[in-house]
Amino acid sequence: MQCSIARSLELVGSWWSLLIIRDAMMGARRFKHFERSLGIAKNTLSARLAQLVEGGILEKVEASDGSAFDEYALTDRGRELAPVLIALAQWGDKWVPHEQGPETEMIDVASGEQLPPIWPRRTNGELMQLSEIGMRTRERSPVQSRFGG
Amino acid sequence: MQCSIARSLELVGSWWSLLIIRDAMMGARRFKHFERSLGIAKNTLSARLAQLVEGGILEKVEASDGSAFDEYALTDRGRELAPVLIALAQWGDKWVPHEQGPETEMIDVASGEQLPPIWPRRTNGELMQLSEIGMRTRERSPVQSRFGG
DNA sequence: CTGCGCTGGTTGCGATATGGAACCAAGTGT
DNA sequence: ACACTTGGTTCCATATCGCAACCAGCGCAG
Repeated sequence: MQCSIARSLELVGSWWSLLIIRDAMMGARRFKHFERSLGIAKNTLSARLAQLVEGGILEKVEASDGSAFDEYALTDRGRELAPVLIALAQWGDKWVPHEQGPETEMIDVASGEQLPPIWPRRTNGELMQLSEIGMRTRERSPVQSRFGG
Repeated sequence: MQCSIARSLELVGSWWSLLIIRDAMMGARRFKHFERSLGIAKNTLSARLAQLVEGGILEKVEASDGSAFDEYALTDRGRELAPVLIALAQWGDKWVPHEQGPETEMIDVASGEQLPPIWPRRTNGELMQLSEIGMRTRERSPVQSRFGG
C-alpha cells in the first residue's frame, strides 16, 4: 500500500500489537508478563512477538536479571510509537465510557498532572484546527485533500 | 478491558477501521469511495461501516448532493481520532521504508509545509521526554509505571 | 544431582474474520 | 424504456484466533 498509515498498520495494525507495545512501555519484558497482563493465547502472543521483532519494534536481548530466558526490549522505532498510544488512550478516556473498569490516565511523572491532549500544532507551536490539515501525495498528483471539519 | 487503549481498540482496532476513518477525513462519504480507495471486499466494508456507525464514529446522513443514497459522515468523536492518524502516518513516514509507492505527507494547507511531529507536551507547552511520561490507574492502586527510555 | 514446577514455546482443533464471486433491488443517466 | 451504477447480501474458500494439550529447557529445594 502507498499510504504511510497503511504501511504503519502493516506492522502494528493487529489488535494485540499495540497492547503488547503498551505493556512493553510500561515495563513488561518477558513472555509471561505479556501473557498474564493481556490474557492472550500463547500461540498468538508468540506469533505477535515474532512479528514485532521482525518488524524491528521489539528486539530479543539477554535477560537483565541474569536469567537464561531472553527478554523483549523496545527499540527506538518502537518507543516512538508513544504518541500513537497516548493519542489512543486520550481518545478512549474522552469518548469510550469505562463501565466498571478503573480509568487509566497518562501523567507527567514529575508533577503527577495528567498529560494535556496531544494535538497537531503548527511549526511555531500553535494548536491547529482539523480543517487546516491536509494530506498530499509527494512525487505524484498535487492533490491536496483536507481533513474533516 | 480496563485500559483506555484497549477500549479504544475495541472500536477502531481492526485493520480496516482506521483506514476507513482516514478516507473519511480525506473526504470520502459514500460506499463506492471507500470500496475503490481501499480495495476492500464489499461484505467486509459493509460490516466495518456498520460497526463504525454503531460505535458512533460515523453516522449515516442524507446525501449532500441530492442523491437518494445515504452518505457516511464522521461524528465529532470520529474527527477527534485525527491525532491518532497523524501520529501513525508520521511514524510510518519515518520508520517504514516506502519501496515503490509514493510517499504521503500531512501538511498545513495554509502554508503547504509538512506538519511538525506530533509529540506529548507539558501543560506549559514544552516537549516531553518519554521517560517523563507515566501511566496511573485512577481509583485503584497508586502504581505509576514509567514509559520506556 | 534429582525431582518438580515454571517458562516459552509448538501443534492440533474448532470458531471467527476476511476475500472473491455471484446475485439482487433500488437509483440514476440517456 | 433500458442499461448501468450503487449498496448491499449470500455462499464458499481461506486466514486468523482462542483453547487445550503437549514438550524441551530452566531453576529452585532438598
